Amino acid sequence: MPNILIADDHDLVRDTIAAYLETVEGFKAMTSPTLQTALEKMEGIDTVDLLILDYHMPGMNGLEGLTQALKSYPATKVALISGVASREAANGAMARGAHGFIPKSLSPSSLVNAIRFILSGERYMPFDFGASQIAAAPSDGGSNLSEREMQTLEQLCIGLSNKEIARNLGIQEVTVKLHVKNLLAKLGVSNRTQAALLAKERHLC
Amino acid sequence: MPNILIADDHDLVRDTIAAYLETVEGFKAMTSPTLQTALEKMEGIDTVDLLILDYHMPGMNGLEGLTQALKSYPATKVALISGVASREAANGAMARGAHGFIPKSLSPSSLVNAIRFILSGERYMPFDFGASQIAAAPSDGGSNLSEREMQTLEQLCIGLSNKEIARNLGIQEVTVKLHVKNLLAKLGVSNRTQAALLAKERHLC
DNA sequence: TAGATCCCTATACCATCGTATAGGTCTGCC
DNA sequence: GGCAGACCTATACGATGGTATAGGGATCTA
Repeated sequence: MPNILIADDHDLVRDTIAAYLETVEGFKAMTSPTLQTALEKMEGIDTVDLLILDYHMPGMNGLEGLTQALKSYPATKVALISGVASREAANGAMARGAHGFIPKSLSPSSLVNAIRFILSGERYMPFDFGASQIAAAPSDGGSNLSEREMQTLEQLCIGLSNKEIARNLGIQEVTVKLHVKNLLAKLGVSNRTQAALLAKERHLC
Repeated sequence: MPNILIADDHDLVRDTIAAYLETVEGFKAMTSPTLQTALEKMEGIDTVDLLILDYHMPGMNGLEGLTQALKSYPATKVALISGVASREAANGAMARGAHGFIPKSLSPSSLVNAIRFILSGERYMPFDFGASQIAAAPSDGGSNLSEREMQTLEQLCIGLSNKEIARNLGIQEVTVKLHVKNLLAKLGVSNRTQAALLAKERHLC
């Protein structure tokens, strides 16, 4: 029975996840409210197979906490969990050696799948982030594109049609057209090809 | 019991995967050797929950087959499976609406996990590709564009419309359309934006 | 409470793009 | 001469793209 330790400062979140895992799947789940207490708790336990760390939690200090956990317990897989996370954050975490990145928007059953994945040696990162909670992008360079416009631009940058973009973002095609029109104006170009070219040039995508 | 249809022209691969899924997991698995036969087979079946398409297979024509499958059966989830796949290929597939991208390097148990993921509504893409097999880009190296097609591509690369290109080259707009159509086919892309992006990437202009 | 901003949708219209079919001219080559 | 290939044009049609107008809802802030 795999040992899972969940560290999250939100009691509700932490304990319900733990309870769910324990009852539904038969995993053994433990909890801690901070990174420090989690690491301390691990000393007294034979093996923790998976450590799940909240991205925003006392002691995490960005991704320092992740690195610390990975270094302290090399045999334990470490995944991050976060409610407000950008793709960049996920990429950064994975690049630093995390075994998984779990958005809190994930359904319980998918969470179980993700955990199974990680425990079996795979590394898990969701393809999309539910589009509901995207952390403020750091960039913006000069042009003040809104979040959705930025996402639209990214898809546009690989030559997708409005229809395809709509499907990927989970919105209607008309809405994509709106975003496209607005971003064309903001970028000062007159069609999508020019927008894609300009975005590539400015490394906006 | 979820219906899974596997389309792959390699008999061994296709049938062993199907057999594995059927026996180990109790899924109902069917097979087809080509995209066309797969689509035909789906007509006679109530619901296929997941369609797994080999990336390189008769009738796929790059990602056209994927698009075709998605369009023909919107209720069916479609995943690609590939033995030689780059991250770009995976990204492209996912961007075009695939519900999953499965490298053949995946372990059988992970494959099952991936399928569970997809069936539960998530989209699955592996984090890493084992770094063993990076596909050669479908580049046709020299890309045998004719003189006029090359000139058209150059104009297209700065985001000009057909009308503007026609004026610059001193020909009719219809003729430009012809050149554009032909160069899209030769470059293996599906619209002018992709052509411009690809041309920039390969320094064709 | 009232703006401001962003996001989503709807309907409609026109422009542009991409495809299909069917011709024509020219050049170079067997 | 016949053939192939590149180039040009024409008509037509469906798909896609971009604009305009007009809403509704959510969030944040003054």
